[in-house]
Amino acid sequence: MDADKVFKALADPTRRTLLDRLYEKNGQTLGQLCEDLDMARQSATQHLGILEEANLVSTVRRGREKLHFINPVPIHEVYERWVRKFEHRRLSLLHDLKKELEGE
Amino acid sequence: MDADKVFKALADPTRRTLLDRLYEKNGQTLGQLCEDLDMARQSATQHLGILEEANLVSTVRRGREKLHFINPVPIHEVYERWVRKFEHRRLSLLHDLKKELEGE
DNA sequence: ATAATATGCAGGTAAATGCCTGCATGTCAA
DNA sequence: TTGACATGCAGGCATTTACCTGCATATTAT
Repeated sequence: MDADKVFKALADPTRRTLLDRLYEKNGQTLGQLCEDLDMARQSATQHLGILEEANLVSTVRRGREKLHFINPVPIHEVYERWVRKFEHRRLSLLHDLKKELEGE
Repeated sequence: MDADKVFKALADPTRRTLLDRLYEKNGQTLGQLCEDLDMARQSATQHLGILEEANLVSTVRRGREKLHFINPVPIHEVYERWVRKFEHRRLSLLHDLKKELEGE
């Protein structure tokens, strides 16, 4: 997993919207995903390219259409490496913080 | 939570390193965190500023030193909003993908 | 075959990012 | 009080990002 690519891909509201839309309906075409996006198709294409580069989305060509599918693997890996670890010590980290903010 | 700020903050290797270091030893000063970072102190300060803006790190001034503490809340919120959702449908999403890659 | 449809590719621009240097301020210790 | 130490602030520069327009290619339907 390339954490840089994954986090960078997630660090844009348009791309998160695209993921949410695919979550609602997996396998949409580029055209479908562009609707109501309020930007040129070419811009959305670039966003989808970044999601693909990060492996968050995989595509399949069907005729003249390009279908987009969520790949849940990188998000799972982010969870394993970056989230679970902090969740595990979450309460003790909160305790550190609270104690210090109260002034020692 | 400002998902944009949180993901952007996480989308840089230096900042992830800083978080890892704080995870190892919470409450370090700016000076301690800069050691072995291979960049000017001012650059590291900017990175820490971004982590603070995203609320991933909180700071307390003690004399001439500035102590840094991990704030686990935003990561927890990212988990709730962006990870758990996809984890929940993880296997069915993987199934969609596999089926399509195999060609229908 | 031809027109309509779906996507790809090339380049251009304004703004954001990540790094730097130089200097200012504030705090502690001798 | 004075020098050393820890951090803050301002500006400059190269690269990346996110958007655009214009044109090219490939597929389907008539």
